[in-house]
Amino acid sequence: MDKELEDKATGPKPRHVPSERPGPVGGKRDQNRRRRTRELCEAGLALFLEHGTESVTIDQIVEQAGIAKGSFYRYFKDKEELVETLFAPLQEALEDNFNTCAQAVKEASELPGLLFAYQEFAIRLNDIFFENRQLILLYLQENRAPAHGARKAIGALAVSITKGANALTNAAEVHGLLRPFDPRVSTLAVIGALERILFGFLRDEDVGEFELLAPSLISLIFDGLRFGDQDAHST
Amino acid sequence: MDKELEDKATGPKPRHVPSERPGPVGGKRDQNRRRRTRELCEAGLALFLEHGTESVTIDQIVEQAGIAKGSFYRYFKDKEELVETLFAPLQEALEDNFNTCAQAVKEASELPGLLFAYQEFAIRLNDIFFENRQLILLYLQENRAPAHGARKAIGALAVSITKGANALTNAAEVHGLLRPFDPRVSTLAVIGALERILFGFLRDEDVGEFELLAPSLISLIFDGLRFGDQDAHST
Amino acid sequence: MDKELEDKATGPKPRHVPSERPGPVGGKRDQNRRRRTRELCEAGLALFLEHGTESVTIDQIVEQAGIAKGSFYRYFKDKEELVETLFAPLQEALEDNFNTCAQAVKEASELPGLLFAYQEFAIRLNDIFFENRQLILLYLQENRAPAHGARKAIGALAVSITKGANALTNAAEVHGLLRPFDPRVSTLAVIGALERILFGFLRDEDVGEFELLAPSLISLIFDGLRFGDQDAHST
Amino acid sequence: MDKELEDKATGPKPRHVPSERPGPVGGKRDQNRRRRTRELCEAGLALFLEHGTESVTIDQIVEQAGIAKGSFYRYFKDKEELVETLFAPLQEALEDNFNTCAQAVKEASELPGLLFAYQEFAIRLNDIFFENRQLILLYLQENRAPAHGARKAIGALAVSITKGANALTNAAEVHGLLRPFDPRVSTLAVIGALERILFGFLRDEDVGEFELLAPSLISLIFDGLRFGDQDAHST
DNA sequence: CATGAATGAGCGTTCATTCAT
DNA sequence: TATGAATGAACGCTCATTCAT
Repeated sequence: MDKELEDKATGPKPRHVPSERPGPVGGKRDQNRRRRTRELCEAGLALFLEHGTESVTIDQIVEQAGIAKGSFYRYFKDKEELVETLFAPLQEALEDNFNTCAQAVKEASELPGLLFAYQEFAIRLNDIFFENRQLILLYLQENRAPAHGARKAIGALAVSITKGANALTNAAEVHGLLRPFDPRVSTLAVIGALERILFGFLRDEDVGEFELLAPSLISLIFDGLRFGDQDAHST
Repeated sequence: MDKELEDKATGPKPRHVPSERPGPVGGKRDQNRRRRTRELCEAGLALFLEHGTESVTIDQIVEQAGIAKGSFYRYFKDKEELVETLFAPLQEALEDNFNTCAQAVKEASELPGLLFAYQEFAIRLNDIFFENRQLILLYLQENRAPAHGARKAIGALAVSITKGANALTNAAEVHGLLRPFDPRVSTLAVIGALERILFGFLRDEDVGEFELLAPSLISLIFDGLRFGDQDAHST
Repeated sequence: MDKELEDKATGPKPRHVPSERPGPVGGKRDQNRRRRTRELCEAGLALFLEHGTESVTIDQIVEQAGIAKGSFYRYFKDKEELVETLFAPLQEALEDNFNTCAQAVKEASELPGLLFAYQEFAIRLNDIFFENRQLILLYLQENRAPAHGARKAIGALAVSITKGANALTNAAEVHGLLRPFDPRVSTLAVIGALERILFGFLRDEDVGEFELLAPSLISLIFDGLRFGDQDAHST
Repeated sequence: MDKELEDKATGPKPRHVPSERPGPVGGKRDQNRRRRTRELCEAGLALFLEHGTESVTIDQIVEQAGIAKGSFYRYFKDKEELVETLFAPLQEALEDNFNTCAQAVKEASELPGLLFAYQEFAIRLNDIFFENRQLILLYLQENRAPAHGARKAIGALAVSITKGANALTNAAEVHGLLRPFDPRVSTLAVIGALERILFGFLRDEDVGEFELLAPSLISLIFDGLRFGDQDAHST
């Protein structure tokens, strides 16, 4: 997990701290600042996963991070901002991926181009997944709960994902790739199935060998959704 | 919702309260007891849905129920027990349905018998769904979060459902109904897709007309999972 | 001080507590409630006098009152409401007195009637002063400080007093009782002198014998300080 | 206000800082030191006036002054010392004026000399008032509150003023200038009236034209409010 | 020496739970 | 038995002060 957060923590800076800092970038102070931020993010993420965002207290976070209570508030206005900071890079990466794919799909005129676009999307999604396992687990744990307080950022991510997936489904529909189902329903079905399987995997439920997960899932989706006879598809 | 809870609340009695009460069953005191329990359950459910189980306080519940705070503890040991009481009848109904179906599947030797068993299962499931919409929404909101504290009963229900579904899938597999996927994966996929669509429906997301939901979903599942050519089935 | 607060504490009830209480008025619960409120008021007043309203913490108040911290909030929303509750009866008494006097002055057509009205006012003021010494001392200590937070009620009282005094001065002027000075200035001068002397008295500064205070002050106001032929005056 | 503080801030130096500083007096370092001290004093005074001394935090002061938090403690041990530094020059000026006047009164044997001494006193007082309006307003806001913590210096000034005024009144009494009132009472009356009017003026209450304030006040003090034949006096 | 990051005691407030009435 | 008052631990957050850079 250490590695998972290393970059993210330096991403969106808390806005209430003066942007002008003493000491050069990369200097001792800058290093300390980054380390503290990362430690708080790590501590927070671990605790959120174990107890749920709502239940975790600032006291627990700072204890886990090994810093003083007051220091938390130098880095984050409150728990909500910490969660925002945690999810911001993931949200951005996912939105990027959705946008890129939607663009490619829009521009593709032939089936091979379309499939290539989806394949690229899947590959990138796979990368994002592996780079953000803990975060995605947290998302899966909480994304349906009321998006109040500290869960605001999670709700935003859920909305973002639903939108992106709908855009993709619509694009696929335009190209006549789908069987005549309501695309809103098939989108939800795919998202639901995918999320549940990822959740099982991340929670160490027994889901078989991981290498088989992706092809199984893709086959399930395609053979369920794809229009026409179903022998031809190849992952 | 009123009706939804009427029976449930009288189901499993809190265990820390002497089961022997003064007054005859159905008498004035018994009636009062049932009414208050139901009011607390209703109030709790509504608040849990809006704010999440963790965030809701006993104060909020008793205020919503129009009951004194101290009285809460006469009926429930704590919030956890209230949630338990809420979910117990649903859990029982689902387990019943799973068991009945599994039994029927095990005893079925021919395809028609199998399909009949599944159909019965689906019909009963549909009933349960409509009789417990609020409760199921709460379940969907929270079932992946850490099952500590007040969420223990929700976690238990999740485990119960996964087990039941796995049993069913396994039974189907034994009968050679499924394409050669890891049944653990296809179970999760089906559960995930189903839950996500129900969630969307209960949350008033735009999922198209309800009448089309069930056939769409079944077709999606079957055409995705069912071995063989896919023209023959029609619900 | 005990007596000073006995009535006041039962005056304006905190508004956030349900007005319907169990138990009869005057019953044990009602007694307890009154006692607690009085204890908190006493403790608050004593501490405010010693340390200033802003500096006193809820912890100090509840410790002095000998009750649990959480109990404070059953009686008062915050420190500000406690101060409001403390000053409400005094404010009302003063406004009553001002209004009564202004009315009498307006209706008086002859000098004797006027003087009688002022005399009545002074007598009642004297009573109010003795019944509220601690409270008045607190008012004198803080009435010029910024009226934020807990001091809001004190600022309101100051405004109320200034208005009342101005009304009286204006009435006197209409009757041609005053030398041709700006009545706004003479009002302030009288208020300032009076307040400072009362403050000195309440703070146990050496201001001579109390019995001489009132006549001295009245003579000072009416005749001025200058030595000269002013034998005609009689209080 | 800028000018008002320019000199004062360089007055009494904080004692915990080595009085020997590197660099020559008036050199670059000395200049910086003086500038920062002045900026902190200005910021503090403005904030104290708006929020009250007790409520203002070091954070607010350094932010307003545009200085780092740590730097505050190089110039002042704490808020109390800042207030001391603010009031020291005013206190000194007032004491000087009182002493000078008392001395002159003591040495005067004739009425004209006495009146001249008082006149000199009044003129100097007027100057001090205009040179220290903000500071005097702060004094008037807080001088009756408990003189703990940051308010110690204000309390000291109040004591100093009372003493000086009493000395003056006593001197006047010795010369037989006053009507036979307790001089302690008349002193308080005069101080109270004066302070209240100045306070009204500085707070922009409606006190009429400023030019009329001083003569009105003097006349009020000397002649009282009573309507009558008191034409003989003229300041 | 200036800076602002770190510290932790302490504040106002909430809340689950107990208990007198 | 129903009530809501009492309790005090715990929470989120602030702030004076110290200290590394």
